[in-house]
Amino acid sequence: MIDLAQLRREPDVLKAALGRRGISSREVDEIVALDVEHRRLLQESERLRAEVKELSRRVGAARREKDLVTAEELASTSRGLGDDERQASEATELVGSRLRDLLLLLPNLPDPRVPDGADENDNVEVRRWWVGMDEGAPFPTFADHQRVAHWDIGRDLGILDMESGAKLAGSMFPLYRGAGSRLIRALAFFALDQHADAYEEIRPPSVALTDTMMSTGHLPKSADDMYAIERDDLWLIPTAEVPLTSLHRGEILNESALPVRLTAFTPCFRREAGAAGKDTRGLLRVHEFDKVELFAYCTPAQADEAQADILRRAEGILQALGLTYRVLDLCAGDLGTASAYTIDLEVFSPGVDRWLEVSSVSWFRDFQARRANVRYRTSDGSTAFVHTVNGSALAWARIWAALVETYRQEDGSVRLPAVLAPYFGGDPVLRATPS
RNA sequence: GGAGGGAUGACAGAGCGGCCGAAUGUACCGGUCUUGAAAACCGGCGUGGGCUUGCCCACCGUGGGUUCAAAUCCCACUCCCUCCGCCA
Repeated sequence: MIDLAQLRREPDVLKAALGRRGISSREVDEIVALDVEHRRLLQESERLRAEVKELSRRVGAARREKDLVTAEELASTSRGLGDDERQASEATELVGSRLRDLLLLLPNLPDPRVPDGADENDNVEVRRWWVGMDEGAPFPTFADHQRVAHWDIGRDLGILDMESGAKLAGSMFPLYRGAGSRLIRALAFFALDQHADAYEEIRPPSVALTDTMMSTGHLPKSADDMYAIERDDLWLIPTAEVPLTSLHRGEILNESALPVRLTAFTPCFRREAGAAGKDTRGLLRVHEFDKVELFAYCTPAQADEAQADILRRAEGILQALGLTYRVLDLCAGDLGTASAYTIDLEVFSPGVDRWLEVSSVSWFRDFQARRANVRYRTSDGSTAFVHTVNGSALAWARIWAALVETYRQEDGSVRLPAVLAPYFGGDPVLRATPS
């Protein structure tokens, strides 16, 4: 949620910033007008309320002095005022809730660093990385044996069974088996071990209340992208960002405790409602995938470094796995609702010949903290909203795809990078099992 | 799923219709004293919102209701604790 005080103070700055994301200035004007009206009504109802309270005090005083006639007169006056007050506060609440609704739908202000642009085609590629790049090796060319799609590799080796997944839960729910399943586990354990030095490991619930979903900005705007369990008012989490952002909801943290860094390995559920039929083969786009998330609550001054640390760690995993990837600076039009500045990581998957998004590292300024009401006490004793940053490190389904394609050998087996060996209890080689 | 008990400020814990935003203790911050610390003493100490910056309003788990007036009475819900049942 953006700051209403800032909206009053400098509406033109907000219009310009939101305009970059395609929000018309009319929408902002409507909110400003509602705010003015809301405060006018608030003053009126509070004035009436104060009067009722004052009269009630005098009723009490009169009755103590056994002046029952005066007491009844005052009570009668107050009764009338009470009706007015009720009406006034109902009107205030009506305008107030309309104002809140609009405010909740308004996206965050893009940071000045964010490049202009309308959609993903305008994202700016910052750099690429590949094995040997630092020693001057050219961008890799991939051999024919690497140019096989992961769904074919998965079928041939018996490690990915999309048909069974579909049988159990419908299409786009993958089922990994054998070494394929172990690979997901290995990746998650490897990453968690990498982050254990600075991030507290959390295993949150995989479902969240509506309030919890509100805090990150996923609701009310993106309800159609989420799985809902209506009878229990629960939602399947689309990312661990949701529970982690709400972990300290409604709390005031000590400045000395910041940054609070958290990591979590959870399943992520996405309906992908608008994506029917588009890039949906194999693991390109799935309804459920596992992900290790990095997250931090921090002060505004710590935010840049907190975001940089997450990006560094996400890249570190990609480099340790020897995967080719690129770094994108998301343009204003492609920014997530809550984000002020986002860097995406895309891994190159040679078998499908595509860049696949595997991480999104975002700084939310105080947008989420305002919704979740997470503050910190500064050294001078005042309170301020924390900043939140998060990023995946990483989303494993697409990493799984890029790994088996990149490391497919001429004989059809997959020889995974040595860093995973400890998690495989030996040579991380995936071979077809004779059936 | 059934029965009972509870939810008040950072914590403990009073209040159970009328200057109660809330006693008291602890913690915390400032001061006096002290070579320094401790102790003692004095003072301060919740969060948001509105506007004429001094005042007003809201908040005692959440949402409704009763009343001139609700932390206090009534109803519903949520969470926690104890016991029983069921159970990975």
